[in-house]
Amino acid sequence: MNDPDTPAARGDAAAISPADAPDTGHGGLDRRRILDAAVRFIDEHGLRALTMQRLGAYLGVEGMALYRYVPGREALLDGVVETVVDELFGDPDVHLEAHAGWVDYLQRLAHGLRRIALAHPEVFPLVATRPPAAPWVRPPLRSLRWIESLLDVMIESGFSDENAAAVYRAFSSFLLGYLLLEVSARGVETGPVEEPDVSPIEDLSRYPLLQRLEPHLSVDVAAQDFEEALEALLDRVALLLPRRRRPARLTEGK
Amino acid sequence: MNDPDTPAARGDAAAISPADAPDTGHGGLDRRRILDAAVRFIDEHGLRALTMQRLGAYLGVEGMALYRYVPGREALLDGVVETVVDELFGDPDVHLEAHAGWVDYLQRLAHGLRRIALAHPEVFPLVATRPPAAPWVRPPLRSLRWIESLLDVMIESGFSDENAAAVYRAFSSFLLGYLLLEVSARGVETGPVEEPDVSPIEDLSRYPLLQRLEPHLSVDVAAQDFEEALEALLDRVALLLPRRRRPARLTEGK
DNA sequence: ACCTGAACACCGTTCAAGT
DNA sequence: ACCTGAACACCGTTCAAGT
Repeated sequence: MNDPDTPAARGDAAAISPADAPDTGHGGLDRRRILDAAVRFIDEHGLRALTMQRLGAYLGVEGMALYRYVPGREALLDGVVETVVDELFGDPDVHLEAHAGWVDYLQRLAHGLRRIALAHPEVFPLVATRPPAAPWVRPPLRSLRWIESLLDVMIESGFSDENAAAVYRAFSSFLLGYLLLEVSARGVETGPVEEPDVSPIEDLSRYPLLQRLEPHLSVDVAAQDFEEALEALLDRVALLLPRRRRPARLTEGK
Repeated sequence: MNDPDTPAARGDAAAISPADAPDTGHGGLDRRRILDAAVRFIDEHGLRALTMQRLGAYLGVEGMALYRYVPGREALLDGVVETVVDELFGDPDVHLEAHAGWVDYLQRLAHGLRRIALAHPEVFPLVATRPPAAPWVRPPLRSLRWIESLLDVMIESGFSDENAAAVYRAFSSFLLGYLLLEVSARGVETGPVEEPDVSPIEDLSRYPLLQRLEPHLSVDVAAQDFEEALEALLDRVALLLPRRRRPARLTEGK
């Protein structure tokens, strides 16, 4: 009934043929090529469907061939997370070195990460779920480059070491938490052809408010919510700065 | 090398024997008994180790026996999430019907959920990851009872339908996000005897600020951070109320 | 040098058979 | 009524063998 293999198993030969991956022509395997293919595969078929053998087939190869370039499935998933998070550094809208002030920087970073999360909704839960590269950093995010860059900007902007660390914590937990939830909400509509399976509608009668507020709860106000929550966070962050150095308005430039 | 089976496979006979589960004596299977055992099993061995056969062994039974009470592994995991989230309703510190005002209510709820998250760090990621029972609710949380209760209190306290829904969104996304990160940070120390495996220390030299701020980043200030972030959120929520009704006061509702 | 066949131990799940 | 044995299709992973 709730068969996890069904979506991938149905039209398998057609769905997984290498012809689906134009950029991934079979001109020799490669760690990069494998990781990129894995991201594409997850985007298209969902995380559950990712199997060494299926990813192999996706690349026109026999599956065990992957082990020559990747230590194993776990390492593959780590690589997938890294690949996706590192898209930030290729994003022209996120100039990590640009200095139009820390507010602008954090806003660009937040929006950049949101763009990535929405572009790879099936991958994003992995980001929050995988064990971190530097376990002693709390909360643990994947990209050390990302963290280093944020700390640099904050410190250059006059935050103390301690406050820079606090900003990192507040900012990253807000981002990861918020985006994870937004993405998991979208995942429902986006995901593979989920069978209705259970019919929760009937049990819903026990929750009258849930029913009455349905219109308000189901409206997709995520983008607006995001801006407001981000704004509120930046306001709180600004309070960590000596009064003289605080930006008069959050949208101040440079 | 990074063998996921190692921790469970090593002392398997000893680690998984039903003797470890005193409350789960073999007096006949049961959906409740299975779900409770699954939660305990995940707490002890981690989510990765949970297998139908191993859970069966944990219960002194042959694994396929579980299918008589649970439709499959997916449904089992849904039941696990439900079980854990429903602990809230058995928590004496969280009187879901008590009305010392909505501020008090949200604080109790937040602390209750945090207690649960810290008590079941290996289970909690499932809460954020599983598809929701009512997909149209954003963000999707598992316990409809929980949502209904929150909406009830907010509306009784004078929030409009629209604002009650907004509070639910802000509150739950904050909670889930924050706790997921806190828990995943703890998971690193708590988890099964993870081999050091990789040595990320060397690569860390490329990130001088990360190194310099290590003391500030690794300090476990999670509890304090939580209080502050919660306070800030409640302040924001209070602004949704007409000015006259803002001060939190003891109101008996119903 | 790079991929594959065959093999191993382990999955989830079904179902006829035992008790 | 409740559990188990055997079976099926599928995993991840290893390694000797092919090209």
